Amino acid sequence: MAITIRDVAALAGVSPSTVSRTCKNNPSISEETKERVRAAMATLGYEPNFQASNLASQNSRTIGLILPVSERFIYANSFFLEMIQGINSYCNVHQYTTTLITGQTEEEALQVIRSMVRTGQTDSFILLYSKQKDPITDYLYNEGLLFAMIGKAYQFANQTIYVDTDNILAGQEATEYLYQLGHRRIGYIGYEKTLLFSSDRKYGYQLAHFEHGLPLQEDYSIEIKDSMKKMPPELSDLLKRPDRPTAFVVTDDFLGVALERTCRECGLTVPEDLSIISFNNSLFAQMTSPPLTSIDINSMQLGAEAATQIIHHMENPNLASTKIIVPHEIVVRESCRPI
Amino acid sequence: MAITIRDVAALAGVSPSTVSRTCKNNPSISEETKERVRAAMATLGYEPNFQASNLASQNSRTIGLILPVSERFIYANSFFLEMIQGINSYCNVHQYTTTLITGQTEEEALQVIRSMVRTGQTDSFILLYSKQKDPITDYLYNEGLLFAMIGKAYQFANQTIYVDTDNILAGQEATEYLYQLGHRRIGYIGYEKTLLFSSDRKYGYQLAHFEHGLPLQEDYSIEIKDSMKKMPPELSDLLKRPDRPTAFVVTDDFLGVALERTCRECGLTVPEDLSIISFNNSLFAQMTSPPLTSIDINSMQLGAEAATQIIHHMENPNLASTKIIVPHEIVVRESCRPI
DNA sequence: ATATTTAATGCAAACGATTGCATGACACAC
DNA sequence: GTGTGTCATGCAATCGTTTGCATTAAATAT
Repeated sequence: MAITIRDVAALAGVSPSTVSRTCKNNPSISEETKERVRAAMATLGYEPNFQASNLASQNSRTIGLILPVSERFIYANSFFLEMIQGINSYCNVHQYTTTLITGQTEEEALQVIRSMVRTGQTDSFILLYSKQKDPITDYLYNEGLLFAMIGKAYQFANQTIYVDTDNILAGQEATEYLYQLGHRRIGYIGYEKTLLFSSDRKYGYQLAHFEHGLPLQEDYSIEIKDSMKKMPPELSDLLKRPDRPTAFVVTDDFLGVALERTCRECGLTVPEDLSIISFNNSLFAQMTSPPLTSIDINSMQLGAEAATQIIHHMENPNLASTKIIVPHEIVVRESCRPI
Repeated sequence: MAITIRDVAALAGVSPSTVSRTCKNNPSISEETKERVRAAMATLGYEPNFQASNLASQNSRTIGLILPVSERFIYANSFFLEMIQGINSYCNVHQYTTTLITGQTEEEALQVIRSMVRTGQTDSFILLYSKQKDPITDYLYNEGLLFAMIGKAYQFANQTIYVDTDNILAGQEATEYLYQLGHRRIGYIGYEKTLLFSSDRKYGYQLAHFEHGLPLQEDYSIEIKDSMKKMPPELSDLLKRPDRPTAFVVTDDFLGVALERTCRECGLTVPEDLSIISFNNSLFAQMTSPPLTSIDINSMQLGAEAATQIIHHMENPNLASTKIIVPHEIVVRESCRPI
């Protein structure tokens, strides 16, 4: 059996409560006894039992990380693992753990979450995505659970802790970058508008147009639905028109790669015939040919900030809900060219 | 405060121990009282407290999932998330949870693991990779901890639970596929040999050569080191030779995509000038152009089997260590062509 | 009718921490 | 010397289960 608080207490010649208080660095223990206790802990290699400690103090020190259900978003993007890295690196230091919540369906995920809450396994969550009309998000709201969202809150923004990229700005900057290269016919490819990161990027794209007095052609925008297995025919049609866009802002690298491929099928070369700028700066962006100019959203930092916030809120209840914006930066590669 | 076992006991008119035994379906409780207790549990919506239950029964019902530290393997391959999905889907049903262990360095990861073991947070692990000379693996062995490995055990194979693809066979079949298409000069691209999945696939590639009496040209094999950011110059040199391979077996899609790109840079087209077959059947394989013929290794099932084994062993100690082989299958796309 | 077995349940002590309250020692003031 | 206050520590209850053992009631054997 492992070393318990009693063993330490016995060795240090104090009571278990003193040991416990020493761990918590309680000021009512004198510095000298603390030293004695710490020495005892060190020689025995004591670490407090996680379960017992949590039971007694009625918390869980465990954060549930909720992954989106949709296949595309989980698997397409390495940034989930990057965010998790960021989250874990902060949690590791602060003695919190994370537990991953996934499911094949929203129902399954929701059931797991419910059970975790009921059994006291987890009392806070990080939602690794943001999506409108999401039953999981609704559940977290309705139960008044503590959670942080990575992405933009679409309701109760004031009561929600969230960590996000300034996607509107990012979309605007991406478009501006193309504009500065001389492009005037710029298209946009994104996901359905319930995915706020995508609709925000599109909004930024539109803002850039307004700013420069460029006309917005509705048929330059392509929306990819979750169910689509490949690029829709409208895209090929668009690429074959004489007044086709000379550049595209694309909402993630995954779609960027897909666009490159569609170009090839339509006989267009990137970047000679078409410039592409995308988001996330994942390995996709580096590996494809030509490699994509992409906006890096600092996924690890997004994760780390979310963890920071959630832990901060756990340890200081009644704190106001914070909103954090993590900076992004453009990583120039070979998919864009002056017109 | 949540509903406790006492509340249920009170409502059902029995003692807490009876409720506990009912949950465990202990045969010494009569069927009728069980029914009564179950009814009480249902009306109150009772679920046993995770921490208390674990504390009393001295286990953790938590499996630590250890990700490799190397960036390339984590981020390059969607199959980690797929394996995790598979693991979780089994755990969800069996009331186990998983906790993700990552670190920027092996030291960090190891420290987290150590602490989890000491604090009783976790008592079993799934190693999501297999690698020679890995300090984490060594630690698990030396401490005699219960763990399952996804990938091939490189030592103490008899005492290790592992779940793997038959990579030798897969490598052989991939090579055979190219052979049947008429290719005779076949190259191989893989990782350093400490990564057993890669060296096994290479071994299979060699076996296929022996089988057909084909000569093995050592310089047809390229080894990609973890530190390499891009394909090495030897590869371009090889591709420019008149006696260059007409086909390649490539150890994962990530390298497959990289090879496609190198080809393009060398003025070769796939599959006209060069056929490629790779492994993992990740999104990379589908998205690149041309899409890659790839061997699907059923990542989700690998994960699910690992979870099954580990839980089985937790609930039945002293079970012999099992070795599970998950089948693979070739997914034909457009990167191979008869010579 | 009594003794003995069997089945079903409850009691109470763990599990290993945390924490409100009591206690004791000591210092200082009067 | 007594009273009051402060500081440091310990006692013991608690968190919500699990589980060995005792207990009771019923069933069977003699």
